[in-house]
Amino acid sequence: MDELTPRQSEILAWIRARMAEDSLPPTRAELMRAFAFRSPNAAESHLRVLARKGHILLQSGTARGIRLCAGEEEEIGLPLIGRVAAGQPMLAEEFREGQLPVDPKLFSPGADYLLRVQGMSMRDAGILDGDILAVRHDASLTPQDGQMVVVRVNGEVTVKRWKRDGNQVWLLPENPDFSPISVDLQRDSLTIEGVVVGLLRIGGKL
Amino acid sequence: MDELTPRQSEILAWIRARMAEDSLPPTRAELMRAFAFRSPNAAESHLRVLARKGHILLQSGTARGIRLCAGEEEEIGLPLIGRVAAGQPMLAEEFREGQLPVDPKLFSPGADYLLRVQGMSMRDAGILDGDILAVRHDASLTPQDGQMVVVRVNGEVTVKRWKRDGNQVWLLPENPDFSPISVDLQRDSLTIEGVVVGLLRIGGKL
DNA sequence: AGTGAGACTGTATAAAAATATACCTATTGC
DNA sequence: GCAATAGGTATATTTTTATACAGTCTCACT
Repeated sequence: MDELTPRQSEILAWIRARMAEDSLPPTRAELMRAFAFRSPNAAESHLRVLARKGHILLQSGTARGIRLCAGEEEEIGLPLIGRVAAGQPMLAEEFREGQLPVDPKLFSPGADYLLRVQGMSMRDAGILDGDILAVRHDASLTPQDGQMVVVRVNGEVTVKRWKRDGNQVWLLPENPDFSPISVDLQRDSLTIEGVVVGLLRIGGKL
Repeated sequence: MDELTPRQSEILAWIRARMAEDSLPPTRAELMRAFAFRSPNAAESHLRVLARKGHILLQSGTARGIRLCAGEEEEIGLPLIGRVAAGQPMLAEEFREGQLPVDPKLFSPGADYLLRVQGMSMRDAGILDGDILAVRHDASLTPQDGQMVVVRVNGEVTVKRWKRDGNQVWLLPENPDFSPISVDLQRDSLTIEGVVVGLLRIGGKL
């Protein structure tokens, strides 16, 4: 069971989440859509690496022939991601605060991971510091205007409301104390880390 | 959920077994081989019957797109209570909006039921109309000042922050548009229906 | 400066799987 | 007797999937 690169563990985590959600392993094409690869071969080669390193098992010639190796499949629930360092992939082991027994299917569309909110920029949408968001990671899901998204702007992860106008994207806070962030898709780097599909508040200040 | 013919339940049983065994739903061809059909269509039509009778769900156009729709599924999770009529017990069947697959142990202390919030009286605590509260119903649990509670005052169910001063109880909203409710324990009838231990927001306005 | 791993893009292609259509044969229940 | 239904054969056709091959680009080593 070799070490994985951050990207590889991100992909493995997504496969786990997806299998927990609908008990069907993904196809290459589904992986490709989720990570916005432009070629199914990117998915294929990642799968091969994961198989070579002993994390999954590939049944050749069978549709969806992906199986998690023993020891990996007892991960029930969803990973809770805490403070994410700039530039690092979301689902890397280092940022995992834990695993919560939450059914991905509770949300629609199903959630892929949980993210702990930092700060009060979405206060007026009823999202407070310390709240936990359920997030769907799927690159093929283009955000609708007004939808809440988890995005990465120049490395920094943030939760905002999405509004797009051509090449101009506005990331709108829900708190008058904060200013909207303007992003020019041609100049700035913007990655969509998922759309918010649910909210969970446990313990803390209820 | 219609009755199955012996042959059909034989096939359903086989599908169940196969999915339990290697967690991959079978293809039409695999079914055909297992039952020595001479055409994949025999499998196809059986699957259609099983789908029509509500035992499985077919995702059209997807390889291995067969999902069991757990017929005799155990009541897992917690009941979601909707609009409660004045004077009626909380957990009466009539007010049950559904059952959500939420692990009671996700919250601490564990939750006993879920309650759909109506109105905006707790807006500034990040609880919006339509949100779902996880509630612990435990008569031995006396609310602490400042804790959020589900109470019934003269028949009406409401969610507020608790503050007690001798025989005087204040039910405090978290929204300046609403006024605190004053309750005299000697004059008014007040029942504690539980303390709020968590919040869940799914779908709707995220 | 050269090398190799990692993370892809882009283009094909064959195999696997889903699905449509046509037709056949027993029962079962009027 | 006859329609409706379950269970089946046989043969396409279309879509999905898996997978091969040839590159590009970047970054960490040495």
